[in-house]
Amino acid sequence: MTNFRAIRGMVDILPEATPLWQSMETVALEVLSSYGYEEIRLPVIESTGLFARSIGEVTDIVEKEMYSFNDRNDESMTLRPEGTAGCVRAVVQHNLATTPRRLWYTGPMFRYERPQKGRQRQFHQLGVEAFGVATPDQDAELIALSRQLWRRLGVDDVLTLEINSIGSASDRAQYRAALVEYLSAHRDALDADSQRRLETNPLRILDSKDPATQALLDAAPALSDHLDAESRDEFEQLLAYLDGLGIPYRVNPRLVRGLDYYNKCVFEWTTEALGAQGTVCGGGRYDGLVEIFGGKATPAAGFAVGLERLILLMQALEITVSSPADLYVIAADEAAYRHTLPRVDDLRRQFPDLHIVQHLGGGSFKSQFKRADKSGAAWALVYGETEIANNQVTLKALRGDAAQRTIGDAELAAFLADFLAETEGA
RNA sequence: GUGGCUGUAGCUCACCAGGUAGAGCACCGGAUUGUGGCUCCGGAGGUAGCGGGUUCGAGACCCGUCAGCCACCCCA
Repeated sequence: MTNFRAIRGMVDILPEATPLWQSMETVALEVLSSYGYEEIRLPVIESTGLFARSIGEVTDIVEKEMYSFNDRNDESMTLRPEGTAGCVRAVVQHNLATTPRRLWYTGPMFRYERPQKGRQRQFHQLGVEAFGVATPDQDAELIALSRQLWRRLGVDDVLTLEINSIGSASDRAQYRAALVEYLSAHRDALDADSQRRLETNPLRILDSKDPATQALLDAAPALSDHLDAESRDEFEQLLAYLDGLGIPYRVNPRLVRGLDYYNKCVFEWTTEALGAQGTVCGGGRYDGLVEIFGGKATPAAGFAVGLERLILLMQALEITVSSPADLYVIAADEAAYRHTLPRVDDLRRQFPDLHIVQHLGGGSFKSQFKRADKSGAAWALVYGETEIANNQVTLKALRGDAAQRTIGDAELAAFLADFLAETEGA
């Protein structure tokens, strides 16, 4: 016998957690729909080159975190590490961005990293992408939508919006040169990782966690001083829109983000409640990406939500959801069981919203009632010899203290209708 | 990829100078003939992550490996 375990970093979402997931997904769908966003479903595998070109050749994701393999035709494939690249690919392939287009998708993403709290090798994201609008009203809408989602999920209070403008590619190129010049003069004062990043990805030094490096950055040139007028103006406008929406934010001049395709406005929603991986949502504008993929130049912006982190956050806030049974059907013996069959079947058709659990496997009344209790059902429907003989059913309250009663089959529907009305009112 | 901590019944953990394992919860059954939750009684369940070494003897010591957790890196 062999004992299999889930592959490292791949996590089973167990039945005790799925009700919370489902309620989160339901709320997300409602919010997205209410803003007019349409769902798109995308493959989990894409050509490796797609990610290398969009995310950036020298990013950690592409350099060391991708699940890549050659298929039988010897072409390099990759399990998607994020969703934007595939979404943009689909938009270009099907020419979806002829008019402004609002899209969302959800599903698993894969990154080969060492697992820790809030980080898995297979995790789930909700991605929201908007194509065709260059003005910051689009960025404002995306941020407003995300905030609406936090409110509806009850996590609004523990999330803060950090926001920045990283300007155009040429702004950043200029700034990068200035930053490298400044930091190179103080090379020895930098932490080891930042020294390495001086060559590979200098902008990422900005959000180093090393205190000495951060101190050094206080006197460093500021990215905001290198932005062109357009980026600056649009950022100001966006902040004004956020004020109008009543969304508090923290302008974080050192927020850069790791993927190459971002420009202008970038933002993150972060929390203190999750340990080191506090980013629940991150996004920004990526005006150049559609063109890179061979589409006609199309402005675009979007964000991604880490769903495991969102769930973790809800759990930390003790937000719980469960869906216990409503009815548990008990039958005395084989004959009684057969008697219940068509009746329970009818109930399910008449009351599709009721959770009706039929006892299986026989056993004494005692053991059946034990199961009924554990199911969380509000009522047990009992079919014994007497009930069957008289076309009746006994109702026993398992949660409240209502007295047990026996009613005719014909009265059951009315009883259940009342029960449903009550539980919906509660 | 780096570092720290951990790995004993389904879960949470204990035992032990190294002499082949226990508790609580959960589970199953019972406590007068068709009735759960409380209580009582009983039962089932572990080749102590895996491999190797030291030893007369290892779950306990050593090495390796795998996995989990947390942090770094990076990101959702």
